Amino acid sequence: MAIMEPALMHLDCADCPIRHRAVCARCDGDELQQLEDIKYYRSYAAGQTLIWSGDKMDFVASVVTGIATLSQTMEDGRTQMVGLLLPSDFVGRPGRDRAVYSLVAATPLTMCCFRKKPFEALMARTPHIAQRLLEMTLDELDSAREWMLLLGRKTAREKIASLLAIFARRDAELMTSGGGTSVAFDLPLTREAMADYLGLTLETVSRQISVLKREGVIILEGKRRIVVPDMERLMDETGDDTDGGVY
Amino acid sequence: MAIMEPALMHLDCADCPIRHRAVCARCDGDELQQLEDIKYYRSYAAGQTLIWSGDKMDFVASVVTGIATLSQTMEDGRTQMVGLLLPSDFVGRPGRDRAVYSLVAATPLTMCCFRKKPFEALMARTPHIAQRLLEMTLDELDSAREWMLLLGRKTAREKIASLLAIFARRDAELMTSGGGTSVAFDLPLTREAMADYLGLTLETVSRQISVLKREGVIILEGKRRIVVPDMERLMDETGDDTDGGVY
DNA sequence: CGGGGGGTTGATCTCCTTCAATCAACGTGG
DNA sequence: CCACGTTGATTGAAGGAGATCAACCCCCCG
Repeated sequence: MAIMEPALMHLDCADCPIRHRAVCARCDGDELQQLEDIKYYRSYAAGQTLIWSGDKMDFVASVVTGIATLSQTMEDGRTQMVGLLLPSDFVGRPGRDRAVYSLVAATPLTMCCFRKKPFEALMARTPHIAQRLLEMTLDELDSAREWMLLLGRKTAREKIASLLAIFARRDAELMTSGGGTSVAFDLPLTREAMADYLGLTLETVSRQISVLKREGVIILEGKRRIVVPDMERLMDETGDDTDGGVY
Repeated sequence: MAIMEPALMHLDCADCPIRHRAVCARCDGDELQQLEDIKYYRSYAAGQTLIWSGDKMDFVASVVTGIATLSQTMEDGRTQMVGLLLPSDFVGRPGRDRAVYSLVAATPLTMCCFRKKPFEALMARTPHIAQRLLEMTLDELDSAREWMLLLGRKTAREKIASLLAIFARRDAELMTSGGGTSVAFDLPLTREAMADYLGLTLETVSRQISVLKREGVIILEGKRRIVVPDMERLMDETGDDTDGGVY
């Protein structure tokens, strides 16, 4: 794979697509300026490993565009993805200097990075940042716990449906179809990455996708494009409470 | 089961066993006094459900003594434990008014509670509390992710060994035995609760404990007391990196 | 044209679940 | 004091969901 030289670019925080959802969401003009002063962007090609577990890590960052994965590997090679990082998600842990997980770009990726020391200093005197980070971390914890239910108790079929539902909700392009609302999107992960996320083998992932296709729950256009003709039907397959959430 | 009337008691923060590890760890004398003013203790019997998923929750709390479990249940009854709360762990989420998980006392339990509104107000003007809560939440997130690896990729045998290792480390009474250091403790969970934590059935839990016993990795004294003659041997069975951590 | 990465599908195996019987410890009421 | 029910745990037998091993396809690219 050709290593892509991290691109240098600049973007005003005011024009940033994740301005209102990232760690900086609550910052006022002055605070934003201080972040602006210490930030820098980096871009990576799909498939690139940015950080290996155990690496020294001297920055923290926000995902601006693209998707990254966070995973853990056992000595014998078994790996489990422990986080899927979407735009506005935060990477790294203030107060820790080595990575515990490996970080891989699942798609072309751009991150807004801050060297750790200045960021920590800024955080210490800027409650808005710490507050927002706490909020985001609590949300992450909830997602991790939701994933624990999936990993521990859901069937392969339910796991696949749940993952597709996540992508469908976030990445959705709404289409008008006869009757219900349908949704289409591109899978940002390979079968293997999906398997690592779902605690399955890639063969099982492939098979279950085929089953859902055969039964008409989804339509495949090529290997990566998914059409969900009836979102409610897909939700039924996830095993989750149907009522609770709004969608 | 006899419902235990929550006991009323009082304890000076200065004498509190979790004083230096809970949310209040970083508070100075004045801040501590403000917490002292709004806190109250409650105690519960083993087995009692304190909160049902979906319940209104108008307090947050710290576990003082005992163990509580946090779990999620699907409509058809499959349940997954998503957190094991030990002394000093924090319960509840500031800024949310309904519980997302059910909270059950696994052993006799005492909690130090704060009504949510006053606590939130105090947190807003006391960075020491917010900072500590962020730190604790980040730790929780790491544990959740470690558990994702266990749920997604470990074998039943490794799962049991991992759980026993957790108890052995926290609850350990060191014993001198011929040669290596051995450890003994009481299991605070039923086989069913262990199964819910590990994503297994209770039968599998029982069988794997029997296997580990048969092979001499552990010794059972009654149903609940576990002796680990050789801690390193148990660690080998967890599937985790042997080097990394100190123990 | 050859090679490699990503994906699908088939055959077989195995680990864990499911269903069921049994047991020990304990409390309770006749 | 003992029969009875209950709760937590162990163990066995049978079945199945998903893993493993392997062949093959498609497509892109050098």
